[in-house]
Amino acid sequence: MDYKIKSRIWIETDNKVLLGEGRVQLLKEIQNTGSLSKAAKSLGISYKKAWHLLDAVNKSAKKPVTINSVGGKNGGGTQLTAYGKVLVATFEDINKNCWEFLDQQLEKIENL
Amino acid sequence: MDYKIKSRIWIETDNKVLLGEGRVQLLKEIQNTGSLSKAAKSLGISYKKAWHLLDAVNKSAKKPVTINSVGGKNGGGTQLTAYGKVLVATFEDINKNCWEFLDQQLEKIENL
DNA sequence: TATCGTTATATTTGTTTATACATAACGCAA
DNA sequence: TTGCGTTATGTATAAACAAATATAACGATA
Repeated sequence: MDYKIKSRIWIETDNKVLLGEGRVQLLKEIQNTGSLSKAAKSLGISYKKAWHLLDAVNKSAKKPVTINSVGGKNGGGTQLTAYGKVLVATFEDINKNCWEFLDQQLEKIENL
Repeated sequence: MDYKIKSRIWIETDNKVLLGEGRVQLLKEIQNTGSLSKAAKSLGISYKKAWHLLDAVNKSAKKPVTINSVGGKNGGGTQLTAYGKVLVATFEDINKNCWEFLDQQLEKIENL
């Protein structure tokens, strides 16, 4: 059979979403580019949407996830904090483990 | 810390969604009530939405998941097939296992 | 044949969500 | 001081999605 099992996971704190797959993707692209606007462009989403996502992350998190600077040499930019990097890495680790776990569970469906 | 990890899983076949949490909930309520319209009312969704969900399930599945009859003694009704019942039970089993797995993975976040 | 509760489906309305556009502030550098 | 690319934010438009309404067909039963 050609069944596939898919999942989306996210982490909440105080009934607010802290991290989901979209937010993690955005944070990774910020890490790559050093800029929120470039990250948004690279992901094909509007700057405004990206800004709201990042704003929500930083408002939910107990420690800052990014440092945003405005003005200056290259106009400014956005950098991940050490805490932000660890969060991203841990989320991706959990997500990957979840996929593996589910792929193994999928046998139950295939054997119907 | 008060972190929570949440998830949604679904099963696809041939790039179409076969089963997700909403569809399984609907199927369970059909099983309880014997009727699509009663199931929709009980879940607080419109009959049309429920009908489209069920239609999508039966179109994706390789064997019928429900038997729908129209007219007759009580106007008709909808019953789960044996295959449908097994699908529902297996999905819920996998979902429960997934939650337990993720709760255990959550420690990684709590220990940052 | 008329009634009833259901499945099945189209059309319209409304609500939420995403996009597009526009503008201001910032701070370095030429 | 002017220009530049960025962050930050508001407002208006568009698109996607959900809900409400309406109607037809069906088949046992009275």
